[in-house]
Amino acid sequence: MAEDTTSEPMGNVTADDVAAAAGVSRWTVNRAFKKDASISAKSREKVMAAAKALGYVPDLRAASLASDRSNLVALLVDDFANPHKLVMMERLTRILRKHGWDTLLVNTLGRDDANDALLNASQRRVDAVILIGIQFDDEVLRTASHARRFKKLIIFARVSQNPNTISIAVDDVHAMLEIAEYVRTKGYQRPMFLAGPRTVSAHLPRKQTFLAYWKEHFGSEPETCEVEAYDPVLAARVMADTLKGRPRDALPDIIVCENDALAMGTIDVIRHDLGLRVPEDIAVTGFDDVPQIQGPNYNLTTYRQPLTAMAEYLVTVLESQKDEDLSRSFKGHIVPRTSA
Amino acid sequence: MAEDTTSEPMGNVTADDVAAAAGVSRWTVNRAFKKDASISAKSREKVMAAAKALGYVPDLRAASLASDRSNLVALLVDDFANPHKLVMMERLTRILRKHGWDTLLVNTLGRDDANDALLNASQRRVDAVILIGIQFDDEVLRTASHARRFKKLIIFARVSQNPNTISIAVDDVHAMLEIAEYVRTKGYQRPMFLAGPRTVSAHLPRKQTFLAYWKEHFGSEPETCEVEAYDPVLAARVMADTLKGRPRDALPDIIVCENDALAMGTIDVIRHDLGLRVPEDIAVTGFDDVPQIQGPNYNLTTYRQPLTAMAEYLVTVLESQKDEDLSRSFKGHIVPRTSA
DNA sequence: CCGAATCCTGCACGCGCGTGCAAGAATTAT
DNA sequence: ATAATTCTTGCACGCGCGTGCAGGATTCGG
Repeated sequence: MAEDTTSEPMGNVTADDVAAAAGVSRWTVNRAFKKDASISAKSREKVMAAAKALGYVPDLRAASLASDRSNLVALLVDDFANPHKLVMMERLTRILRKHGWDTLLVNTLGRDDANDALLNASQRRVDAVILIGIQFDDEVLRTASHARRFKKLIIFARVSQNPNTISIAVDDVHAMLEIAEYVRTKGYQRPMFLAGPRTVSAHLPRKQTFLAYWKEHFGSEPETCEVEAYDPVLAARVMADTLKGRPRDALPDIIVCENDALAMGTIDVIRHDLGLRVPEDIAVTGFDDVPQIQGPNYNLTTYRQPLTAMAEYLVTVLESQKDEDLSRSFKGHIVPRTSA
Repeated sequence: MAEDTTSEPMGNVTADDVAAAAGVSRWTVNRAFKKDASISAKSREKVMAAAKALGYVPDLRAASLASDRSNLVALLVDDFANPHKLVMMERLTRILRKHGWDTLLVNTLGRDDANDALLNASQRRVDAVILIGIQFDDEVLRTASHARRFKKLIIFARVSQNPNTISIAVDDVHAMLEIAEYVRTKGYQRPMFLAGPRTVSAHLPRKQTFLAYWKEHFGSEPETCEVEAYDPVLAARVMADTLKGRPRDALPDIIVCENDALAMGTIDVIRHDLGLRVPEDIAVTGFDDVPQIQGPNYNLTTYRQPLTAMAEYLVTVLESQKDEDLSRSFKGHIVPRTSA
């Protein structure tokens, strides 16, 4: 028989098997896999050798069941049209994994599906739910936190009024003031603000801050426009409808967009539908600094959130035992490019 | 006391609690939550009412532990720079969830991390591992499938020579023949092929098919170029280095890209570094039909994979008990736009 | 070399649910 | 009304590991 020398790991190898092979008890085997457990170097070595030979890895389901700690978080996303989501997912999963956390990705189909998605997460007994979608309005949040099925409910990259909810986000007011000031000092006169869907309390601060700033400095309220999703394609459609056919002097000289997704669609419309130039005819600003707008094509003036710091802080939140309010806001910085 | 009428679900509500409340045994409770279990409508109703009152949901960890079926898959991704990954993740998570499967998203940092990532998945005892990265070369796959820790190892949207591996992908040869024929009939003369990283057997068929087709029809081998990642930014850098400074007649008249990510960077270079027009001076084709290239800006001629059908088939693969080879290839279709 | 402090190791019990079977209840046929 | 079916329900046992403790092995000071 040309069998492998290593006995084949048919079926599940359990800690008991390893214990037998290593000549220790099962508990010693599990200790060998725990970070700072009290175990002698010799025992650990023996165990690890036996484990490798048998192809044993601890079963995290059983560990989680026994300890009531899963080291698993659910990431709820409902907004895949926004390229920024890809950046966030990459950053979050990378940093979470670095610290030993696994991520359950739940595609929340829409607002009506939010509860099902949360249910989904709770069935896996995740240690926390992280929301990076837009459709989670205050009502959904209230329902979710009321059910108390989650130890932690975290809103990432967005603020929320809801109690029982931890918000890790950039300071929208500070950020938008920086952008507004940039726009003003560059001498623009007729700005338009392009907002995303007005889900309750979502990114409302950005719009309000800009409008308030402008009114304070010029006494006039800028024109605004709204798109129902952070989707470049949809944004382009809306902007085409809004701007096409206007006489030159009825057009804004700068369009301040709530984020890059909207800005991309806007730039496309300015160039290809209106036949105008960016920024000479109409300038554009965004928010998020997604990779797509960093090239020579869009070259968008935008605002960068400190995503890595936010993700690292998220980990400390996950590991915190305290019951205090762990919400925190971060400051990013403007990234000037040629679009404005 | 202004307490809720519903007793508060402090701590974990277990099936026993529900059983007590509903006046049945624990097993009847669990049966009520099983799809087609033999249980009377009356009992189920009682159980469900009690469950809702107590806020009970079955614990999938325990269920998985007891049944050795987790209804969980791990999705390993290592290539977040490629916007197509966002599309795939959205489609896969949506369709998997529709059929009752949860998704563990594992960010595979690089080739050396592949084994750790797989380990990660195996600790959660997932029912299958789905690979949509590029760094999983044959060696990694062999190691993974040799360990036999996974019931199923699935390569999505890519072929693989490895046995013990299920590949669900588009037929690269057929696809590239379609593109090549399109290029030829449009009258292009000096094509260049832009390939991605040459991880073993990855998308090699596309390149080889195109080169073979061209040689067969014109007797000449087209120029080729290679980028180390499916990253528009990196592609732009490479193409700028390659094309800048060439006299007009030394430039290709069309650049056939292995996918859209490369094509986007290429178009940016043609326009902004070379100052030329697409498609008049140099045409471009892509692969994948990502949303970003559908607008008026890139308007890329590309190839669309039947992602939904592929994802649905993935589910049937997951649910299949058979041991036969479940690999299957799909045919997509070319999407002609203005870039070529 | 002895006693005390320190370090390791083994163990009973429980985490919440699935499996397969057997007994009980409800239904139908005779 | 009784027997034969079918439907419904309860249960012992196990899935693999964590917790806290107690006894044994080891080390150190004097």
